[in-house]
Amino acid sequence: MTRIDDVARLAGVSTATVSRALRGLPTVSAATRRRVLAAAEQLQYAVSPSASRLAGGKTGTVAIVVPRITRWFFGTVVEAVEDFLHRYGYDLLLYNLGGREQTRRRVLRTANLDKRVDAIILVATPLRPADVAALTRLALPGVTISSGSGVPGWPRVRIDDVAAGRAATRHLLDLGHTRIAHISGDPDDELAFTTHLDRRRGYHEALRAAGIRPDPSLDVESQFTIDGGIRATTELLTRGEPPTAIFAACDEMAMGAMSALRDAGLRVPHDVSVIGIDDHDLAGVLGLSTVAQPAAEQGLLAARILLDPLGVRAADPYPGLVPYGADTDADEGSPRSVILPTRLVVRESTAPPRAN
Amino acid sequence: MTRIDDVARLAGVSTATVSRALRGLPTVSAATRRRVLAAAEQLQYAVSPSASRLAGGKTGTVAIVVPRITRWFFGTVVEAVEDFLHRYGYDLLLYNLGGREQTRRRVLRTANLDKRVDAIILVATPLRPADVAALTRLALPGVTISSGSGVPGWPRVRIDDVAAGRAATRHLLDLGHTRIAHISGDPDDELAFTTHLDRRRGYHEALRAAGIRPDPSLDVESQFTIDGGIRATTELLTRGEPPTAIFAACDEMAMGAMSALRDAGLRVPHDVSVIGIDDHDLAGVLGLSTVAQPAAEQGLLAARILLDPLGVRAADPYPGLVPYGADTDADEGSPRSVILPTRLVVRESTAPPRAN
DNA sequence: CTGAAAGCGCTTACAG
DNA sequence: CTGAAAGCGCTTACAG
Repeated sequence: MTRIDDVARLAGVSTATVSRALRGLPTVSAATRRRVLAAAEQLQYAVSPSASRLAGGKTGTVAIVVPRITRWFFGTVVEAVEDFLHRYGYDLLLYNLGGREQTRRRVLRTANLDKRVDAIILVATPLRPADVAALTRLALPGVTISSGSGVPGWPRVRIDDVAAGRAATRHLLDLGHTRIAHISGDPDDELAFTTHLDRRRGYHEALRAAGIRPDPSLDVESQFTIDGGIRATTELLTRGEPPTAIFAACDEMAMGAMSALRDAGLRVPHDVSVIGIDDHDLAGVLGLSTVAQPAAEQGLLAARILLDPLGVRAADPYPGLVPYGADTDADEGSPRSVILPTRLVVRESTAPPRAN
Repeated sequence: MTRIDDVARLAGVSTATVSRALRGLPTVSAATRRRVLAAAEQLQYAVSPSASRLAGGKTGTVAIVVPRITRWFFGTVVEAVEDFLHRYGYDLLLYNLGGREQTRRRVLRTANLDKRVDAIILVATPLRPADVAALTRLALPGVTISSGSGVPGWPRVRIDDVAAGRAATRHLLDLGHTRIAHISGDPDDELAFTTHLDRRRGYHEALRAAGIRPDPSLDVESQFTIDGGIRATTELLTRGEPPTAIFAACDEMAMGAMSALRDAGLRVPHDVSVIGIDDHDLAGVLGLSTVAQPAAEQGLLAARILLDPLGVRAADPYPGLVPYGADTDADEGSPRSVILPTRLVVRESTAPPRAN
């Protein structure tokens, strides 16, 4: 294994100079830099991250924690973050909670992240007070994406879930529906986090604004997954007269609902309209109406916000990559928290209720 | 920041003993171990990975390289690998190529991985000779999943893509179809790798075995994505009389095909049958017939195979997690290469051709 | 602009 | 079973 002193010897300089030249520090003459780079190239030299980190006090690594990488939203966020961070030379450590409380605790609470990363991105991760305390104790920069309770001092990137729930419900109301069901996360579902509470609130608000009292029998709790949508819808259909429309808290649940409705012999949207939230990759294929949220943009924005306290040089070498017009969420008291806009996308799964 | 000598002082032992006790080495008395653990607990001590790695010569980190984490197969593989490796205390460094040749080269060829990880998992990553040479030079253990060209000495985990293509095509033939189209990856599509070549070969073999000469006008190249499926199918429909069935090289393409057919006013399976390969999460919802491949199992198996050369203690503390009965691919000359079985799953998207 | 030297926080022979 | 000491391969003041 070639080390820094091999390069130093070949280039005829000290290891300190090699270190400086290789990292592009300005205090190296052009001629010296050239010689060092040539020597490093010739020897196929790669700096040892461990040694560099120990000496330099930085890990060059960011941790990202997601509930389930296989869900559309989280996969899309991770992809965007990975792309951005690698451009700036950061490594991405992936933690996939997989709905296991034990894993969540191990990742957040133990000394796991300590000394291992320079910063943390938490995506829709439930945080108990003890977790927040542990994260605060780490004293690292961090960002949360679509997380309910934040970490003091950490910016937050998210959408307005209440508004999204309202928009979805209002779309159904505008079509003339009055028996509108809602399927969403249950309290035990770690993946749902608090997102489902906000979306449900939007549902209730929209109904009440239309003079409709929410009917508990039309409100079913389940998991934020395809299967969760299937189960919730099946349950809904056993409760008596079916609703004329279903608002699912995420597209995956909406897809499950479409599947369950079809299996029950009901047509979408002829018998029942369905709308979700997300704008999943496959929403178009399924003709699913939805309230679109910008997933990749949330990841990109979070990554960019994170790089700032890490003292990353270039301000934004990829202008245009990050969406403009993001509102600063001043209420939070956090630096540069951001709420990104959502957008109603009407496809074939919603229509006026059948006249009967 | 508390360091190892803080713990040593509090426990009244040397740092060497703290190091041994914390890592569970057997050469520490029970009483001493207890005192060390208590001291570490009390001080909230976390070992510095950088220092530990530099001194110990191991990074405790595995790199996984995937074309696109957002595609079903890759997301599922990463989730399984992450779970398995974290159980054994390894960190997972994620590299998402995103179809960028430049990124692929940066990750594989430069000194990127050198000294940074203990082992590498390559998922469906195209390897040019220079890449193979670079990987070989690293002299690290590795595994490839569903990759065409392997790395000498690295085990391979995959399915038999030719057989999968054959099975899908034969299913359509068995239903009575003779005008069977195929949509698959094109040579420029990094994501498709060589997988599409094998699946196409299976298609050709099955046709020929049935006495049908492959019709080039029914064979369309596109991307391994939903959009790719849409484009390929649209192209197919412009070429004259539509086929009575389409075999798509992956479920995402098949879903795109279903969407394009619907947009063209054709019904599935009444007018055109569609089958894919994968058994995507949403295949059930869409009623898509497919040749199922075990994605999580390929990830798990690859992770387990990888841990062996890393000298991980426990053989398999999670028996049953990894599928048995995997055939050893002796031809390869690689240690413990494995081919996992696929399975035809018939749903509603395939039916006999319409009588006309 | 460059170098000598200390130091980052561990682990590992080696000795006992 | 335990400790003293060297060493892992860099980076960073400090001095010039």
